[in-house]
Amino acid sequence: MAGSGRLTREFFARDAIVVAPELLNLVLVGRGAAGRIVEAEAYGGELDAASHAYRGATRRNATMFGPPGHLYVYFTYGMHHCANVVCGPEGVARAVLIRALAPLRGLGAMRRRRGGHLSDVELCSGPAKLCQALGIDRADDGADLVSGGGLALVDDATPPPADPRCGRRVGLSARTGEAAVHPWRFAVPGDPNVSAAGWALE
DNA sequence: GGGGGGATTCGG
DNA sequence: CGAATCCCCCCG
Repeated sequence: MAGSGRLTREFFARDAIVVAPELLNLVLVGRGAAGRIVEAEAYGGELDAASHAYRGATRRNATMFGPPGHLYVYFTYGMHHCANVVCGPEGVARAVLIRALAPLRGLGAMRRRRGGHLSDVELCSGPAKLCQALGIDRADDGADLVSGGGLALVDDATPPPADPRCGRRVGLSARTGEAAVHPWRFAVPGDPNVSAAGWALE
């Protein structure tokens, strides 16, 4: 294994489809809490009808076109935030959506931000849930995960699974056409924070 | 300047 | 299964 600590900018500068399975088991730290990434999806920019960057740069997706290793946060359905790790070289819009975390530390803070009396698995088992649990919103769009202060992505020497679960991405509308069939969703096999549904490859 | 849709979640 | 409920994008 390659030691522990912060990751390099070069780690994120590769294509999202390469980085996505390697994000599994890395730890997202911040806001008095931490969670291990157990589910992630790659998005392929202008080549991918399901990507926010499919039709080029806009104010909303600008962070995806910036340098790798930053966080692209977007607001959706009028009430939810989702967080992506920007990949690829600067100017190339690639990203990996973080879909689930295994809570590691600060479960009290997570539970307070999520509200209600939730089980551990209910805290971060979804892309909008984990943002709420860590207090991530649009103000965090562009945050630097490599050298920033508030949020960081670190390697705690837990390697990614040798046999990650792979399947279709979640929640894509029929309009995205064949982009929906790509097996660009990855997860840690057997982790209870990963939803069981939607893994069909055909 | 207006309307439709969205990488979701939760409750009925 | 529909509501919640905002931002962005496209079209006129």
